[in-house]
Amino acid sequence: MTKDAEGAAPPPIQPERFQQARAAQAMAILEDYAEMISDLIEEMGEARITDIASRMGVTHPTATKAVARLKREGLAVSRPYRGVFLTDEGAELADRVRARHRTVVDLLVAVGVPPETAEMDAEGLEHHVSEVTLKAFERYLDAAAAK
Amino acid sequence: MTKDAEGAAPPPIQPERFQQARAAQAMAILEDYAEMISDLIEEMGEARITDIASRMGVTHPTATKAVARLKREGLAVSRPYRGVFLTDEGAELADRVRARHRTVVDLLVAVGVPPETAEMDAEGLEHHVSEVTLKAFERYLDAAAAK
DNA sequence: AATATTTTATAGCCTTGGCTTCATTTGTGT
DNA sequence: ACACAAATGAAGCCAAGGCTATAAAATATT
Repeated sequence: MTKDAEGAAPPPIQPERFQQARAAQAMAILEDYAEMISDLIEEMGEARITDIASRMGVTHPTATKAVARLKREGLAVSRPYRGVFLTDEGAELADRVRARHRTVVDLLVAVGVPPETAEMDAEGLEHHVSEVTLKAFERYLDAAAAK
Repeated sequence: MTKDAEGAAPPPIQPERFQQARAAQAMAILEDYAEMISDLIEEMGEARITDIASRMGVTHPTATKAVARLKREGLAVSRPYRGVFLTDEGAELADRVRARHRTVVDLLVAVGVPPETAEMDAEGLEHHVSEVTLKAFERYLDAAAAK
């Protein structure tokens, strides 16, 4: 029964959206750690596992594992019992991520989100902001600034 | 050397941001599946595992596992070889998620993101939009509409 | 009614990103 | 120089969220 109600094959609503979101998520941790390492080197001259872990809110073994993945992906280098450093590629990623983060926070604030909340939300948000969207944000901020 | 450059303990930049982002991520899948099940029931009268899987862009065993988790969390119910249904709590979650999704897409479009891109990005974005930010988005959209 | 197809379930594997626990190395302070 | 504290590393556990392959049940077709 209800042959008519169902019949139609599920309207192929694009699963690409979800696959894309999952891909973005896979990059997120790399991005966060790269940026964090970059910050630490800037602020304190080196990035130690302990500091990375404490700032990321994880235990050191977890930070060590993440760094191992960064190394595997060619984004960082380190020698046992020494600090962690970024490769050129890693540094570039960190810069891009930092810039994007700022833009996202600025946009949130521009549309009326309290700065503290903007900082919090941006942390998760930013990884899903595509190039196209980022450019749109920049244009919006420029226009708002010019006004 | 460079005792002065380092010395200071890592300025306790709040790790809560990351912990919060991780928590949001843990909810994301539940939210996506709940909404998808709700959509399917609305459109076709029932939510079958095969359709859920195809729309989410995963294999059926993966969808089955996700549904198992939904059931475990009290958001859905189902009997073997029968469709999946949402509990009251699950339906409520789905409604909230759907509304938030729309608001996020609308806001993105309002600041100049192309609609298609807005749809894509919203899929990952939405899970990290806090209540406070959502309210800000709504206010912004209201103001823009009134103008 | 018997058979074929489709759908669902189950088992088992992999990777990721958390964790704890224990061993080792480094670096500090006396 | 030695002893102790702190940092790093290594091993192993867990849950989540993917997957493939196989089995069983439900549905459709002849």
